Amino acid sequence: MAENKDKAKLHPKLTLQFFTDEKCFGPGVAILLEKIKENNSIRKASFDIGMSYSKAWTIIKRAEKNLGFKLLSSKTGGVDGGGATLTENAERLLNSYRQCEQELLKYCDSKFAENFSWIDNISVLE
Amino acid sequence: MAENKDKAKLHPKLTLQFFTDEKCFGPGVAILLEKIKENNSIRKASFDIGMSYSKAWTIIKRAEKNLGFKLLSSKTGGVDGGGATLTENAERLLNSYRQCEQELLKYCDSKFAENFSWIDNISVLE
DNA sequence: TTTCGTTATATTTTTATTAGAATAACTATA
DNA sequence: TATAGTTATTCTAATAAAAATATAACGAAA
Repeated sequence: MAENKDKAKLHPKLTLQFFTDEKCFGPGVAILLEKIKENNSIRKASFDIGMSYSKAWTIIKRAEKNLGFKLLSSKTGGVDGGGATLTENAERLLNSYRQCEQELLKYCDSKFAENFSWIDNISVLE
Repeated sequence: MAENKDKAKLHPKLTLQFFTDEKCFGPGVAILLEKIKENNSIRKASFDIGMSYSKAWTIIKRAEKNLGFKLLSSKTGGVDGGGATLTENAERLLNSYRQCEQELLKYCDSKFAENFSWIDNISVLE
């Protein structure tokens, strides 16, 4: 019966993903690409995020397969071991994705405030 | 090099979820509530969806805890074993959720068409 | 030609999620 | 009072997802 004091308030979370037959692009790949752009390295990027290299590699591979174009142009070997950079298409995709997401988010927040503000006022389970 | 013939086209998928500290409401609970409304039974509803009763029960319980109000008013026993119906708050939540979702979806589709139509024209991996 | 740090890839191990089983409680009716 | 079919709850087993590991290849520079 005691009212919970410092409970996190209810808030919306919107996720934008792209599918073909399978999921192929979403927040995970997006942030990974951003980190790769930052580091010029899949390995450093995945480490940054706390994602295993194999998973990073897998989701990029899957994305490329389903999108039909390459996201990374990578080279291997050399003194620094190699590296990876985003293709133009990846940049374009990423930019569009983030922008689209942002607009949706804004729209979502206003809709949420409009339609669900009654919830926090409502009482009392058990 | 062979072009994939009948590949599913790329399309967006938008997911609206509600969180407090943890995820507490989303598409899963929504459809479950709709099925419960249809069947007046958690068991029948979960069977319909192909979800285990225990999971159905768990996600509803978690939702109620986090939302701060009850979603189901259920009775047990009797000739028919009992049943469950949606509370008014659940109805309200569900309606608002679906409406909000629909509006976002519409917005999303137009944004997608606007920003990502270039993708299908683009060529050719490996 | 050896070294280094990366990409690339497959395989194995670990973890998290989900389903399933088991059990108790409930109550209108036969 | 025995039955039936549900809710409610916990525990275990199966499955899926992710991480970790292992290897090979690469190529610039020492």
